[in-house]
Amino acid sequence: MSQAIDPKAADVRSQIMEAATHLFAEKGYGSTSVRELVEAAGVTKPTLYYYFDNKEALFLEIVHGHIEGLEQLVQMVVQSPGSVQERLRQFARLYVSGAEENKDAVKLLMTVKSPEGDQPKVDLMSMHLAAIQHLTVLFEEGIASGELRSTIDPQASVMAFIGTVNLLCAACVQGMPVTPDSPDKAVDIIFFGVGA
Amino acid sequence: MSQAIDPKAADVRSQIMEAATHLFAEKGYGSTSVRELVEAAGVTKPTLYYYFDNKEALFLEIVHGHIEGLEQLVQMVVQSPGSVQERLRQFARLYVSGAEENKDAVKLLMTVKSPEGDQPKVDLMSMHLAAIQHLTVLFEEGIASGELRSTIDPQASVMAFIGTVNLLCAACVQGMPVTPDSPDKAVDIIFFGVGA
Amino acid sequence: MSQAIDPKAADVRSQIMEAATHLFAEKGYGSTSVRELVEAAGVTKPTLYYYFDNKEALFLEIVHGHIEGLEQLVQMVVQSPGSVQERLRQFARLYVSGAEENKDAVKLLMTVKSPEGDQPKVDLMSMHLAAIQHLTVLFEEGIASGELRSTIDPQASVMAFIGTVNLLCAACVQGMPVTPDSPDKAVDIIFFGVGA
Amino acid sequence: MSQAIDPKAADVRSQIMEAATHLFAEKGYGSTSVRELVEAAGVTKPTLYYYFDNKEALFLEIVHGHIEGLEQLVQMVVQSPGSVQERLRQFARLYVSGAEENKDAVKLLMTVKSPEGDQPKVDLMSMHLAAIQHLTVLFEEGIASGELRSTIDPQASVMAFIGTVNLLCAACVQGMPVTPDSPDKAVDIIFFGVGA
DNA sequence: CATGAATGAGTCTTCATTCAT
DNA sequence: TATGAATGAAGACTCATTCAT
Repeated sequence: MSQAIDPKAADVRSQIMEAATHLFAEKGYGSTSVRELVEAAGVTKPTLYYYFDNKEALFLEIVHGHIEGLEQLVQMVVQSPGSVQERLRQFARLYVSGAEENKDAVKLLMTVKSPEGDQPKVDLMSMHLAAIQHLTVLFEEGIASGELRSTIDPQASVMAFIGTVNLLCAACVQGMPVTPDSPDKAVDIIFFGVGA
Repeated sequence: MSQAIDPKAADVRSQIMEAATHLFAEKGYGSTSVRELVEAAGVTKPTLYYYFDNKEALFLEIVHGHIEGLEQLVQMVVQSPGSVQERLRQFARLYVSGAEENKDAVKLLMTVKSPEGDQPKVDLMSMHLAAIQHLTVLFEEGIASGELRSTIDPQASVMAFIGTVNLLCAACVQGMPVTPDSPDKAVDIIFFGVGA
Repeated sequence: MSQAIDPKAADVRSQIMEAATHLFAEKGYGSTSVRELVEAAGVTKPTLYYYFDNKEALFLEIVHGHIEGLEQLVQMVVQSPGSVQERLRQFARLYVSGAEENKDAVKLLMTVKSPEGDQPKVDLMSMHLAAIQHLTVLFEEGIASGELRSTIDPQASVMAFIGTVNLLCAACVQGMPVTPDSPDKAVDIIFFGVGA
Repeated sequence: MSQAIDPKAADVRSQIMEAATHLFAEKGYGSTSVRELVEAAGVTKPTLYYYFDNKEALFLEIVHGHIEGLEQLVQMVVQSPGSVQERLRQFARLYVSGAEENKDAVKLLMTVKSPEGDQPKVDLMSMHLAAIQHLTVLFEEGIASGELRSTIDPQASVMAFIGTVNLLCAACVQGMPVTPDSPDKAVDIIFFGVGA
């Protein structure tokens, strides 16, 4: 009928993915049944299986999408100009605000951290390692430029930084109050320490 | 007839709990079947149901046990003497070493953070809040005594501290190398910052 | 492709209901397992659950069907023309012959009378009350028209009539010999009494 | 310790039987679990199995006790002096009042009428037949003495009588109002008919 | 592109019963 | 006499997946 791409078909796919993102985030992979998925998406089971090989493929496609987004965020920050402090500050802000806007994605990735048996083994660790490596480079740059103390362990510093903003995101997602300056406070602490 | 306590009979419960701890940690609550649990524990299904009301009660008993252990650790550290720095250092060491010795427990509590639908809603957040409050007191003490900067936000500091050691534990549990001085490095960063 | 309705596919539901009627009648609700039901119907368990919400819904659908049939019988008789005696006679005949032709249904309704805990509480009593009320009207008509003694209690008469034909059905269903004139004899007794 | 029969032991037995009577009546044989029985009786499972061979034996002992009571009632009435009408009247009164006082027993026997698969096949039919035969004799006596019409079928008359009082009992047990003169009304109808 | 219908294997839980003590 | 602990078998129900259409 039309030479244009059928907008309906594309919609069905994203419809399914949206519903699945929400459900996987809320209930976890193993505890979300295909029946629930199709009911939430308003389609039938064979339709889901038409667009996705199986439950696992659907899950992985969603997760990988979000992981890529995160990787891009990391790379963008690392490659952007400015002092290390400014870049970390920007990263923390974007990271936390992104989490606030997209709580489902955060929850989803949190469930992935603790794989549950049948849940497809998402290689989240490798992503983490990649992110850590990228940020490590950033910290090493900072040390070389004298912006950071030369006595710190870059890797340990990265872990502290990531751990801090991660917990911030987790808290935010789980309903605890997170004020807009929370990311800045976090970076301040990592940067200047709490000691007198 | 014998005066010695029969270790076999009395320990069926613990056998089950041990096996369950491991399986729940490895596969998550929803993806661990009762069949697997009883096979791992070397008992039959009715035996498990003799000792525990149901799968959920077994899970909760295990989780609550570990949570109590953590709460005690927090309180012990808060109430122990010494400078804030020393106490945080001790906490970080005990926390990480405890995680290393008991990886199952850490994994288990990590799965609890992201409840999966049917998984019993452990009120882990309230425990977190309690821990945060206790440690906040510690930081406030430090500010009052002049050991910590007066410009820091106690709560944000606590979050940074917990987030950092948490990620350390997570890394350790997931097989990443954690050297014995990692907790100290983490505390150093939180205390003195990474800035020059 | 064919214009004839495919009797096989459309009748899986009825197949299940038939088998279930027989089994429920023979063994009662609580003692008929879903496994038995599906084996008798020649389907698999999920197929049964595809057509019925659960065992209880299947049971209720069957029972309510038969109850409706009975209600229709009562109403038909009440509203048909003729003397009270003729109408009761017709009712007794139809009631007993219906029981003979459909012993399963009778047995089924008999099990419903004495609900067994988990058995869904069929509101058979309300149906009984409805039937009693309808027939009571019939008796009151008879009294008004002078066909029945004015000294009788209509409700007690209805109970005697129903009790009598009920026992006739029960006997018939349980294998005791019921001759074709049994309903007539029953009506005669109710009508003319046994006294000299 | 004592030459007398241990009153405690006898009590435990009757305790179990009482609880069982109530539960079997309320929920039916197949739907009453041994766990429920022992909990209601306040004993442990092995204790129950000490006094009764198994669930079925317990059930049968209870049922047979009540059946014997009924048989005695029938025989007593048949063998007592007086007119047939008086004896039937007495039977109906005792039958209904007995049912009112002991609703559990009635419910229990009603569940037996419709055996449910695993439920022990109580030979209730033979009891019914026995009762019918006994009462048939009574009716035949009445015919011979001229108290009853010679044109009636004794067996059909018995069925009408039993059916009527049975339904009265059923109604009473299920909460419908039964006035004290209901048995008399029933007998009147059977005796004098409803016809003008 | 979409569906109604079907499935084998699995889920958690409870059953009546019986040991050793 | 009485029991805490244990069991094999079965209970109702749901899973992810796939036909034929």
